[in-house]
Amino acid sequence: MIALADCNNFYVSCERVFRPALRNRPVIVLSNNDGCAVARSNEAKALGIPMGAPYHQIKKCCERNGVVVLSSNYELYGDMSRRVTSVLARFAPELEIYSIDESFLDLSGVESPLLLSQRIRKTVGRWTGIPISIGMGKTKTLAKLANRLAKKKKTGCFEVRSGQDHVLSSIPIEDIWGVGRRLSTRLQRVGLTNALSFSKAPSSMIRSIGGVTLERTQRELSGIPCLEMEQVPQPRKNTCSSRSFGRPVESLAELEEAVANYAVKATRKIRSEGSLASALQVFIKTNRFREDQEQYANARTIAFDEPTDDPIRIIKNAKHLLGSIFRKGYAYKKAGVLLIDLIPKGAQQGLLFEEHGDSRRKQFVDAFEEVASQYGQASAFLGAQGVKQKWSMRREMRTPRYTTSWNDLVEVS
DNA sequence: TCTGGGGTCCTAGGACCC
DNA sequence: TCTGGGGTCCTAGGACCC
Repeated sequence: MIALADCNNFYVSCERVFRPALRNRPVIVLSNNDGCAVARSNEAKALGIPMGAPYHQIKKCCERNGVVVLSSNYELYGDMSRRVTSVLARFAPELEIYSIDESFLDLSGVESPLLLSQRIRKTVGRWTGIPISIGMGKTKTLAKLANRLAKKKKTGCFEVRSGQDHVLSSIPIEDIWGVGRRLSTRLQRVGLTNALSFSKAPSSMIRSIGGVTLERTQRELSGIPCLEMEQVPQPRKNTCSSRSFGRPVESLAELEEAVANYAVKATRKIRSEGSLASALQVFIKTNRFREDQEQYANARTIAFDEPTDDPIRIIKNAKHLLGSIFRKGYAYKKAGVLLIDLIPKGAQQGLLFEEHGDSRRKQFVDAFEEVASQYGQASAFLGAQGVKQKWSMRREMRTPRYTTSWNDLVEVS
């Protein structure tokens, strides 16, 4: 038996823990750059605000209905996520953290999963303040499906058992985990409109529409496990740091600054995981929504002769790549840096003829990174990262970092 | 004016090899 | 008229996820 524990309206729920006045009110949390609504309270959903709605399109509606609008505060959400997970792990040591707000729990051998899940839910709520729902089934895909139904139950828990055809037939095809917009259209065209008809369809047909991936989803719906629990997180293969700009950027100098910052950020990510990057990609693009402007997007990749985590080297190469794809006369909206084919430090192959990088440079870089990690990003940065950063993103309605910043601690008087 | 960011896996097709 | 067969590797693009 597999259970999926999913936090309800996670980002909104995190904000509500520290501002109880937000309870029972419509609240939304915006994506980076205050771009789209990425989390909505039930009250906001009831107003018809769709997931991912661009804020500028729903602003009026929010004002009319007194919706509380917040910028995203990922430090807070990340920390709350760790708290929730640590409570879950007490009940089910075999746990896979699937995303910031979801974990799969292995409940095989548990006598009464439904009772246990209700206890888990109560404890998480009491200890962290975050409401969760728990769905259970024989496979991950069924647990996921059960979770949708759990959200509608008062108890917040639901188990789907084999042979419950009426349950499957109540799930629209597009709500199945692994069936997105494209596939659901194609499946509907051949008359498969809900989870039941999908699961009963000939597998050859499913395979021709969506390949082996979709066939696996189909088997999972019939209770045949195809997706294993991954308790040990697999090391990342790539990492990306990118942002849309707060305003259009035209000059190469400003793009260079931004790219240098993304390069440093991406490098810190892989250093913290003990990885080295084999290759580097830089991309830039104009605003695809502006039909009145000429569009340009490009990306270029370079392979390192030796895998590296040296920010100076990565910045230098990133700037070079940027220079080779930059075209004058465009208003750029977004840029990013990818570190590709990450390998664990120590597993890399040395160069045949060259000496390893010089040790003074390595000492400098290590010291630099140490200072930045101890005293904050602002305490040590490279000239290339710029000082003013006029291109940086908007985040005008961010709440305090209650649990991760001493300055933002809640005061009780 | 304003439209997120960070991932994964699979497949088809081309380059290249013997 | 007539131009092999069987592999691997890499990349770009498409699909999905939260």
